Amino acid sequence: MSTAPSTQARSDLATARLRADIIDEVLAPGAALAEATVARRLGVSRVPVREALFTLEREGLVGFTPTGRAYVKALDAQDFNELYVMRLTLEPVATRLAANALRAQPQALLANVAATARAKSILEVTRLDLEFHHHIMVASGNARMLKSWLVLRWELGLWLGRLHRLHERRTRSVRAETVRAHSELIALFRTESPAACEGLMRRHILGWHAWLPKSPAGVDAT
Amino acid sequence: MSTAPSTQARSDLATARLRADIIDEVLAPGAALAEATVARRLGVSRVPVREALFTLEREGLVGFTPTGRAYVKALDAQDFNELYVMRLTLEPVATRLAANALRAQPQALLANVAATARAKSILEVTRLDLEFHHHIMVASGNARMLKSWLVLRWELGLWLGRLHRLHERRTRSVRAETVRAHSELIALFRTESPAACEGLMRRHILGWHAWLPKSPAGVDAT
DNA sequence: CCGAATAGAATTGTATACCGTTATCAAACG
DNA sequence: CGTTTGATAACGGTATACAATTCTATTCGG
Repeated sequence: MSTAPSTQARSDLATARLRADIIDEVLAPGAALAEATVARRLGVSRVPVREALFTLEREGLVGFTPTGRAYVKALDAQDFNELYVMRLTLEPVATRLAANALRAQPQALLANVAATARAKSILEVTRLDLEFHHHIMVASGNARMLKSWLVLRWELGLWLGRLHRLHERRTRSVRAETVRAHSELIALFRTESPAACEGLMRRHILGWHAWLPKSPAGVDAT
Repeated sequence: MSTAPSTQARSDLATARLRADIIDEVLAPGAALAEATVARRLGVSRVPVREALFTLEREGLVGFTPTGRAYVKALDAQDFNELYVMRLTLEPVATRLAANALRAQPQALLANVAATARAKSILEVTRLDLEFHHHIMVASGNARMLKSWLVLRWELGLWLGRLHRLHERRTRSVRAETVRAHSELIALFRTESPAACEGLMRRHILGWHAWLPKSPAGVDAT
């Protein structure tokens, strides 16, 4: 446990490093990801790299050409739109399912909001924001819903990172709004019905419309 | 192209064969899936088998122990419940998104219903039923929604196969009800608003409640 | 000068080999 | 008789090797 036996996870290492490089846009959108090249860069063999590429494809960060060449997927406004349709579809339902559990055990959410209030950078606000929503998906108790969320999570992180970087100057107001909205949700968990929580989550997600490149089609209230 | 190009797909072959064996319950739930054993059985090396196991895990048909041992996942009533919560979450929205496209191009759906009306076995009805819903997810135009659906599809196939096998005797009535409900949806696509289509799909899915092992929690109308 | 054919390089798919870990079973011990 | 322990077999993770395909750039013909 001390010197990292290095067993049990060259594959996860490759996945994590590649994912980080894509999200931070160290690897440009569209860049080719030849297995051998990536393997050399990470100091592992092609096998863990292959596994990482498959995982990242499932997460939407990597694409494959019809002939099996991997590349960094380029995300445009249309992709962002799709992501938000999925958020609006999944998260309100998950919130309803999670409401009772979160009323009983709100500690994780409270700690998250406290940390958000102390966040120093907009990057950290983004990370904690996604973590907050992640907690709710976990608390929904539906393993398949959680799986669907995990597929969206990193793409969303990439996009939110981009958008928020455009608003570095407004760290204080973005942070304040995030804390306010999340606190409001927690308060509602403690006092209201699951259906009300579902509605508030829907409005919370819709509340970020202003940040969208353009207002997405198919994202109207039901 | 005569002597079996054999290229481009030992991996897909392994995935398809394993998936079929699991859905048909040739491989019993809980059975261990040691890579070497499966590889010998399919006449390929461990590499394509590994890939297949990962794919099937994503599809929910295979599970992994914390130490990396693969096994055929056993699905119980709780899993079926989760699947239906996901269907009720995703499909109505997808139906709304697909409504306009399907009004313009209903041919695939019409052909499917015609085929269903001619179906000889309840197994075939099940297959065509899933195909019908698959068409709608494709027509939604949301690649991420389609991806989520694909994750559910085979698990759902396994479950519906099980349930319907219990009702072999009622092939005619099951088929008639399927044809009726799907025809109703198609008719609504042609004449009504996307929101109405969304509502009808929700009721259509809820309509199968009677088949459930037990009425699921969290599946109430919103 | 531009497009098609072609040879060579790069890349993927698959197989095999090796090592460390994990599981299994039986014997020893309480 | 039940529990622990230790040897051994089985297995997964990774590396390397090879075969088949795809890409690329250069040359040849129009």
